[in-house]
Amino acid sequence: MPMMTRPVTLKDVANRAGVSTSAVSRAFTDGASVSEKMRRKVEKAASDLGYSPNALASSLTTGRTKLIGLVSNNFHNPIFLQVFDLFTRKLQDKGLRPLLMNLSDEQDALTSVRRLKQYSVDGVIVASSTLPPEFSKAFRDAGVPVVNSFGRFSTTPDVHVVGVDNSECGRMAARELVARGYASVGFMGGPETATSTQDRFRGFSQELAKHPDVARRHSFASDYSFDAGRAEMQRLIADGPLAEAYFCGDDVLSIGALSALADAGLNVPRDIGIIGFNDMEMARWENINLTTIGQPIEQIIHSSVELIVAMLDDPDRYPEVRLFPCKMVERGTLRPVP
Amino acid sequence: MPMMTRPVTLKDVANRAGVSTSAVSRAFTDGASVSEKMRRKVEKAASDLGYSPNALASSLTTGRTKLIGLVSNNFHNPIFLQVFDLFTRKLQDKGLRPLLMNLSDEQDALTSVRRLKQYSVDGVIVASSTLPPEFSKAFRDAGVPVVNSFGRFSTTPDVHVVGVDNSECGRMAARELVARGYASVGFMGGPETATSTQDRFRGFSQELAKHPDVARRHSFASDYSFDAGRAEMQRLIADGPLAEAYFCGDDVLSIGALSALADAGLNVPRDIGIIGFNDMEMARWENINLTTIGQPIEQIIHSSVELIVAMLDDPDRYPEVRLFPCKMVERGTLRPVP
DNA sequence: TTTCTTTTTGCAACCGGTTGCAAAAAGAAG
DNA sequence: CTTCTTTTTGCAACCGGTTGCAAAAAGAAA
Repeated sequence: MPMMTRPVTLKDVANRAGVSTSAVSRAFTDGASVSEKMRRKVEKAASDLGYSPNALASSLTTGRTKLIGLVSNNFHNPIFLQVFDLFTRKLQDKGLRPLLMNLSDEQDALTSVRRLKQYSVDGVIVASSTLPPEFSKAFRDAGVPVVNSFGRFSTTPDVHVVGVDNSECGRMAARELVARGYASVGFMGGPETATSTQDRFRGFSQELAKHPDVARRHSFASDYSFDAGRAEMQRLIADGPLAEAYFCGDDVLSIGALSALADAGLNVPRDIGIIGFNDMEMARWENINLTTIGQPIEQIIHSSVELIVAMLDDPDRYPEVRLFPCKMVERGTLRPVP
Repeated sequence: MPMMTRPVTLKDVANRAGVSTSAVSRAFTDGASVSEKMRRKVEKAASDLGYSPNALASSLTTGRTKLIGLVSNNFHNPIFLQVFDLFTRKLQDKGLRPLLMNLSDEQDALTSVRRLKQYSVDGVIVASSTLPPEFSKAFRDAGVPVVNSFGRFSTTPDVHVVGVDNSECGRMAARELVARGYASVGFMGGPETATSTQDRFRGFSQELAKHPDVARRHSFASDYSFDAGRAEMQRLIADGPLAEAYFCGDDVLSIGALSALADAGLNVPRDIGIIGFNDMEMARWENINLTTIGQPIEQIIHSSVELIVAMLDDPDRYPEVRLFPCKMVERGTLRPVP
């Protein structure tokens, strides 16, 4: 029966096959110098014993753990479930294993770095649009390959960044609203401290600067959540004349705003327009049907994994920024182009 | 600057402090026999050099990696984002690190077991309500402590199970509908193959057996998704007379059903009642306001982590089932109790 | 100060693998 | 059958730590 039995080691296999431990080791390393006969003999013994090599022990000499730190603080945004799904699958496909690290209530970068270093991860993927760049930099300074996914675009990147150009997304939203002839538009961002919010706001404003006839205003919700979106829109409704259309920080925020508008008896898109961000699954639910801007999540993740794999071979690879274009997803919460 | 510099080892610290490696090792192990003077000396040298012990190397001799496999195939259900959040936090609090494993497209249990064994995880948490029990059993048979969270309740468990009694949840739903005087009720489950669906259906039917005057019917959606819920409800609407109220497989399914009902011009709760399952965040959004049955997720996870920690000390601990009661969350999609 | 205890320290072997190097085996050429 | 070349194998050291054991140091008792 299953009795706690000591795991089978390399040595056990060597004994049973009557060969040296090096032979066994080589039989399990592809590209090593082993005769076909030897390999068969070893494989036989190994499968008889149910041996599988200890990845951690071998990491000691090879210096490779195949462990990748997957670091995030986004455990509330529904798209991150998909993000984790894709990361884990793609890493698994490459023979890598994600060591998950939740930074939600982490204060300083250094303790996180220390924790991950203890496990000698081969690389780190920082998947977050809100973590300050210091975190990524701290990992890099510790000599660990880093890719910052969904991170902030910079012209002088310290680490690899894969994501979207948030300010271009802001411009895209502004262009769309202008094209539809809204005479006044609003930016209802997520928390003002999030870099993604800042960037989108910048782009949004830049684009509007080209259209001085369009009135503009902006405000920030306390959080990327339904409640925050709803509360913020309720405040806007109470405080005075609304803009004709709003670009909201993300889809959940938009949905909160939509619910406040519905309560106030305002019809979308007849009375007011809303455009969201992220194109999360809910956005296409028939009773929501939100016009929004989507990020190419799958490409971003695919590219991030590719990049981290490349860095394993060349840790000093020059930092690179990979940006993917967002795309408008037109549904039913903006009025038609005139 | 950050030049790939060889990581600092125990030996480096020993040299700098002018002591043996054992002394250094002991200084970092609490409970070990070291004088206060020695500890200070070592700590000084260590912090000068920026040393932190290599957890993987020490695992070789101690037999403890502090790695916990977190295995799941639920990467689409929004509540699992919260599940991952809580698991990672609570494991981190205990000094354990989750090694994430995505079983979404995994065929057989044995390859998964092998993969995790390669990393010598100290234990495995299988977090899934849909994975067949063979997976958990396979881990146990491999001699790895296992806790199956959100798993199926059994009177003769092979492994530790922490979750809810799904058949009791089914009974709870049925009782609630009967109490509200619905003359005909329906069960609109998730995929028929999911054990959680089967159990809830069984409980639902059991309870209704006590009320022969109440008409019943049942059907299964293809998936736990908005689209599947919407499609299934559309089919029910088209096919003939509806029941007066439905217990849906989960909240997302319920929301899909609600959208189909709205499209058909049916008012909830006036014309028809809906009760969901899971009490996910969306359920309390004002524009949804779904009456539902909630699982005590936090308790389940807390208890699971507690249990896996206990098993680290006593791997042969006798398998145990820990069930937590679900609770009704009354909102606006059922008519009031007469 | 000497003797006996108790605490602290270092030595050396070990955990489960990998790998450079040299010896052994196999194959090719003469 | 030699001799030379190439491939395959084993030895032994090493990766970064831990730990049983005995020797050394410190403290207590006399």
